Amino acid sequence: MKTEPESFSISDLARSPRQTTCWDGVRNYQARNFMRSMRLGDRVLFYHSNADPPAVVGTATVVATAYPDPTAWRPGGHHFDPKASRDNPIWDMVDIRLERIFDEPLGLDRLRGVPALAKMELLRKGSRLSVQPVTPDEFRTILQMAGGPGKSQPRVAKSRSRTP
DNA sequence: GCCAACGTTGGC
DNA sequence: GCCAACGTTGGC
Repeated sequence: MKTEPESFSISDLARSPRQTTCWDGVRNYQARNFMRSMRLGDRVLFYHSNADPPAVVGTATVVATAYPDPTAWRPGGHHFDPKASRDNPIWDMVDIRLERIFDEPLGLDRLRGVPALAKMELLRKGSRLSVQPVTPDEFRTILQMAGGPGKSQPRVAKSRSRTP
């Protein structure tokens, strides 16, 4: 999911109540449909566009599936769409909660050098979709590049605690 | 249904 | 600020 940090950054998400936000303002049918396909617990790459540098800066998880975006029928609002109404919302949003802020943002230039990400939608020339799919392999690759928590889970069986 | 004009996105 | 790559609009 893309956002311009000047309008809403991952720091803003970190400061939000319960580190959760609704993803309002999406006004593109393809992006909307991708949000509609999201399920609870789906993980999200959080991307800063129009930033210096443009970068994947962390991850989030879906905590509410798609529901109507009320900013669409709020006259005068920045995201107003005259075709939308309560009865015909047209536009949806999901809620996401912050999972992690990467120690180092993963800039586009770095991502472009990674063979495993060669087909990633984000890196396609002219890719403008603000909500776009990421394959499990791509997601894992990004997490590995980000290092830190989750980088290498110890491959050891969990020991069952015997006392509550 | 075509397509030109226009608006937006977003890297550079 | 430039401009490529879109998506949308509306006349025909």
